[in-house]
This record gives sequence, structure tokens and C-alpha cells, in this order.
Amino acid sequence: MHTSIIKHINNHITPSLEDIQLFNSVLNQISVSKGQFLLKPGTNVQHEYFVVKGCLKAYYLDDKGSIHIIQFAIENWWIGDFEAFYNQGSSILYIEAIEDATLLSINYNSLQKIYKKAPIFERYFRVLITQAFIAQRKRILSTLEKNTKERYIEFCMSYPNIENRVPNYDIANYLGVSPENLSRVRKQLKS
Amino acid sequence: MHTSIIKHINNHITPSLEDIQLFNSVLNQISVSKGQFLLKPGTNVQHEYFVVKGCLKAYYLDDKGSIHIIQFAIENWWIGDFEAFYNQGSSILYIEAIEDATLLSINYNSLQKIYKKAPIFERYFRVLITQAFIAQRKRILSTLEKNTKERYIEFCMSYPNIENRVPNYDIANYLGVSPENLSRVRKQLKS
DNA sequence: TGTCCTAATTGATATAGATCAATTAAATTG
DNA sequence: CAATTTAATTGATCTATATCAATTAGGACA
Repeated sequence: MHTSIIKHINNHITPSLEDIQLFNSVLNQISVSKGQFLLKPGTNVQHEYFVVKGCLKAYYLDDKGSIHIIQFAIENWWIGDFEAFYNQGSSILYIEAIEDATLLSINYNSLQKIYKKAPIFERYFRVLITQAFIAQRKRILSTLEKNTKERYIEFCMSYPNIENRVPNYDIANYLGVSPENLSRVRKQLKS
Repeated sequence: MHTSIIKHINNHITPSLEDIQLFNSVLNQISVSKGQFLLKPGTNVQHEYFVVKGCLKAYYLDDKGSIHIIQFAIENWWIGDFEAFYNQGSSILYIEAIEDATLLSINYNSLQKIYKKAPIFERYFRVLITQAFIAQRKRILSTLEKNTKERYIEFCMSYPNIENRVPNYDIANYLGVSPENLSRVRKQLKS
């Protein structure tokens, strides 16, 4: 039994034991070490991933060769190219481990079967996506409303302790500012 | 029967006739005229709204008194304070009609009952929220990646014909730029 | 149809943050 | 643990866009 994800599920829905066993049975455990990729653009996306241990980032590489970080994921977060997974298309994102990581993967077809046999999992994923939606709205509002300093503070609070797990240039990238600028902001915050 | 929303539902799921009738039975039709508010901050959010006709905007008013537009909605879009609705909390958003509008509202408790009796609607809303999630991710990426001109073009393409329905200062606000700047950008695009 | 009000445009200036370049600090690795 | 690579900091400019102020254009309505 993959206890960490089951705990996570039980925090959101109250499935029967059979439901849990069904869900548990389709999970696969994966390890990636720091710097390795879980996903690259062009790959057909068959899986979403639950983080048991470690830290990862999902990013987009644009035409000009610039990276844009979409999401960090730490313990008990789901990560993946959600759009491609949902449309069963090919990925536009890189997902790279920032720390050695242990993950659980779930396959698209397995998930569809689960929805059929145990529809309560529709709710689980609806709740998760709703929360992710709300978090994104916060991020958009934050960009519109706040300056770099305020957004850095907000970021540190919403991803607890992440500033010690993720390089600053990644945080700067996530916030959409230059590493130099973030460095100056952090200096101000110290004093 | 509220045909426009039923058509919309049928585009996403294949419910039984009874399911449809159940859903239809809990909808209420509402009219708001241009400039009127569908929702204001502090209100307990009991409803989400489907736009039958018209155009609306949802925005947040920050501490400094600045407005930030979260979303426009035209025909066949859902609008509301999704976070507050989901948490059954009080609104932080204004929703205001930009044109005279006809809407269908659904009540939170009714929706919970529908989820129980006709769980296929869990799927309907999961799909909608997933699409909204994806659209938001695009908006975040767009902000990170593109300059004002590129984002204005992208905006016009993704909300078809909206530049003729919505004032430019609202579009500027949505994009997070000043009206003056957007005006200059539009001038460039003409030539 | 003219008056009033709101929106859009244009010009001049200010500023947050980007970029470029150099230096220092911290992590990796043989 | 020394050597090398990678990240963070600092300083000096540059630039996109904000802000402020004034003018023009459009729409709504009496």
C-alpha cells in the first residue's frame, strides 16, 4: 500500500476499502535523481505523478529559448503536463527533478477505468483541479497587483521552506523576474 | 427547457433525459442590465452563472483601490466567484455586466444534490474546471513569455470579437498594462 | 442636434526592473 | 580538499512601460 497518497486521498474524499485497493493497484513507483527528466516536450503523456519524496519543477521552453517555470512540486503534490494528459496529446513541458525524488504514477487508461468503477475519484480529481485552479488565480492576481518584493514574500509563504530547496534563479524565473532583481530584493528583506 | 445550457452540457457529457430534466429544473433565469452588479465582495456566494446572452467582467479591487480583471464572460461561459462558491465563503470579487445580460444561475445546494443523484455532472464540472485551468495556465505563460503587443493579439484571438464589445481600458486592465500603453500598441498594429 | 460625459489618444517624463559585465560565494567533483 | 563549475551578488547602464497632463474623439441622452 502506498500510504502517502492514500492519506492524501482520504483527506479529500471517503472512498471504500475496495475503491482504495483499486486505486492503489494501478499505481507505479518511480525514482528520478536530481537533474533527471520525468517528461520532455514531444512525449506522449500517459501519466500524472504524485510526489512521495523530493522536489521537481515543470517548465516551458519558448521559441526564444527562454525557460518559464509553471509549477514546483514537493511532497504530496501532483505534477505533470495536465493539459496534454487531459487531451491525450504530446507534452509541451519539461519536468525535471530538483532533488532526488520518489513518485507514484497513474496511467490515463487506468484512471478512466477507475472513474467508471469508482466514480468517487471523479470527485477527488475535481477537488484537486479546483484547488489548483484557485492557486493559479492567486498567482495571476499576484502578478497584476504586486511588485517583486511582495510577490517573493507571498511565494515563500505559500510554498513553505521552498527557498531552501530551490535555487534562486528558479524562483526568479517562476516569478517572472531576473535573478539579479530577486537578489537585490532578498538583500532588502534581510536588512 | 434552457436550450443553450443543455446544448453546452451535451457538448461535454452524455446525460440521460432524466439527468437533463433534473439539471434544468434547478436553474433560474436572471437578467442584469449594463453597469449592474451580479455579485459584490462580502456577499455569501450561493450561485454560479451561465451566460445565455451578454458580456460581463469579474474583477478584484485591491487594498490600494486598483481594479484587476480576472475574467470576461460571453455567451456560453460560466462566471462567478469560483473560490468562494467552492468554499461556500464570501465573495472577494465584483461581477459586473458590460452589456445587458441574461444568465442562468445554479445554487450550491442544488448542485450538491445533483452530484448525488446524477454523478455524471461531477464529470461535466470537472471537465469545465479543467479547461478553465488550462486557459489560466496559458494566461500565466503568456504574461511570462510575451510583451504587451503579443499578448494583446493573443487576447483578441482567444476571446473572438471581444475588442468590439469591451472597452479598451478593461482589456488593458485584464492584460495588466496601462490604457495608454495599450492605445499605443493598438496604433502600431493598425499601421 | 447640440451638450455633456466618458473613453481614447498623444506627448513628456519618471521608474521598476532588465540587461550586461565583473566579482564573490557556494557547490560539485575528481 | 583542491580544482572547477555553477550560483549569487553587486555595479553600471538601458528600456519597456507607468504615470501625469492635456487634447481629441465618441456616445448617450435631453
